[in-house]
Amino acid sequence: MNSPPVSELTANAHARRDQGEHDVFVRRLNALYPLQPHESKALETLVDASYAVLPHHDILHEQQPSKEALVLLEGLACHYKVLDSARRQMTGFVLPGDFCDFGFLSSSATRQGVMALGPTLVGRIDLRQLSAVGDKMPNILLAAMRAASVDQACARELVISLGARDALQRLAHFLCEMYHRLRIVGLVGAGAQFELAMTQAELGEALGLSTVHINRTIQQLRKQKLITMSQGLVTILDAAGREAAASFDPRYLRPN
Amino acid sequence: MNSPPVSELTANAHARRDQGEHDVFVRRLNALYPLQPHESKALETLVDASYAVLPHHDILHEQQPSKEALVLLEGLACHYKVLDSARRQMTGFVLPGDFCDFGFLSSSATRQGVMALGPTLVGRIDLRQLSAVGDKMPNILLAAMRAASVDQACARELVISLGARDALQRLAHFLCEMYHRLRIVGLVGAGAQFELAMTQAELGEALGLSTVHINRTIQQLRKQKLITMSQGLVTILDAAGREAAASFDPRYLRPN
DNA sequence: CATCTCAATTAACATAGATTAGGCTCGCCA
DNA sequence: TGGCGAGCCTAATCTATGTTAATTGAGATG
Repeated sequence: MNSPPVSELTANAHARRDQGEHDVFVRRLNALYPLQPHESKALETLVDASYAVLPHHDILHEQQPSKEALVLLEGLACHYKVLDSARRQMTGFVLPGDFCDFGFLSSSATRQGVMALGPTLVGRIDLRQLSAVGDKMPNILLAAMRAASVDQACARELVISLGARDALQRLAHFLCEMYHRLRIVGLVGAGAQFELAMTQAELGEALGLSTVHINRTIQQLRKQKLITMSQGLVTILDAAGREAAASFDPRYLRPN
Repeated sequence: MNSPPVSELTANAHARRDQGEHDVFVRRLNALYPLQPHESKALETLVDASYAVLPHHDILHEQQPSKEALVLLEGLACHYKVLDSARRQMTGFVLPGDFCDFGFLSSSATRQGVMALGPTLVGRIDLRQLSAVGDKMPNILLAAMRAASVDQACARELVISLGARDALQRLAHFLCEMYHRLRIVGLVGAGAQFELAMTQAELGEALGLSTVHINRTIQQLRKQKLITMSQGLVTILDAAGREAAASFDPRYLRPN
């Protein structure tokens, strides 16, 4: 995660897949704040280039000031901080359609690194263009601020998990959040199945638990017939049951 | 914390103490983004009323949409969420000069409650006035966004504490943060002493530890001659040592 | 002055989760 | 083809922290 992002730059990748990856960004902001067709249109042209970042490589480095806004178009990424030695803690997740970091809103530096977990595709937005468009269409800025607000709510919810929930509740809550967030951008398949490009060790770094205990906890969820989970594919078997186990209330994902 | 804020409304409290409480808000935003004298002036007139909130009463209720921006002028408050039964987790702290909540930036509802810990004084800012002033002086909005960014950084830092630090590090880190944040607004006295209106039980709710263990941990810090702590007065005896114990890096409190 | 309550403190005991260590499976590559 | 590393799984032990409960002191209140 220290090496520079290995990237295949693809300027103006629109042509290749128009209804594809860029769309997820528009869908996401639309869910946060309903946009007019012309606003959606303007949004799409904002992403002026995209590039791939390989698993375990940084999308943004610690303390790096943002010269541009980055959007995740595909894959999964996380905010993280390295502590003394080999200890690492993840502090948030970036899903397709999300901004990688909100430093651009206040022209302040990124405080933490953002790392790709699986293979990802990142979109680039020029800040000058963004503010130009934002001046004409304030709803777009409003949607971005709401995205930041949801991000903040997720961070606080993670605090609650780590501070007050036991391992089973933490994991269940985490899966609930992923499920709901992915559903918003249409990435949950039939049978309530979704991809989660994380190893058990990485789940441990996210939830403040050891790998061994993550494993035990997954077994427990399996035994209770709440989920299926293997090679990065998660299936929700009993949504109601799982949300109850985590006392999950999805409202924090929906501003206003 | 369920009852309405018991308040003594004091419209236009300026006269009584001009260089006093309102100043802390101006000082705070100035530290986040250097403001011109006329901008600072404008800021002061924004706070159009202030009222006291008693300890353990809500300043903002859960899920309440913000019709105004609230600023803490005196005292200490926290974001919190009540879980099943008697479990409660604090997710952030509001110090003098801080906005109580950033929902107003994205016109989205407050997701969590904000509660006074000690006796507090809260200032009110009309949103219409704020956006009017913000249009003329974008630096003020920028400073507010930076405040939001620091707030976010604090939340992530709390995630790190709860996920990856043991009791001693958590407490030391927390005290480091309080010390630095209070110093920014000039609330650390001679001899590195400051007020902290929290019981040990409340510290536990903040740091995800039991009251008993908080007590044990305080003893430990005392034994190591790092702090003094009694009846809400904390003294830092060995800042370097304490920051080392917590591996505290104050950069996250300083955007850009 | 007696009493009450709340916060701090301490001790004894209980447990969730960490740590260490090992084995198993599978895909990759030499 | 065979070895190697990554990820998953399991068992045994250890420890940080939780729980319960009881003691003390200080401030408020009658």
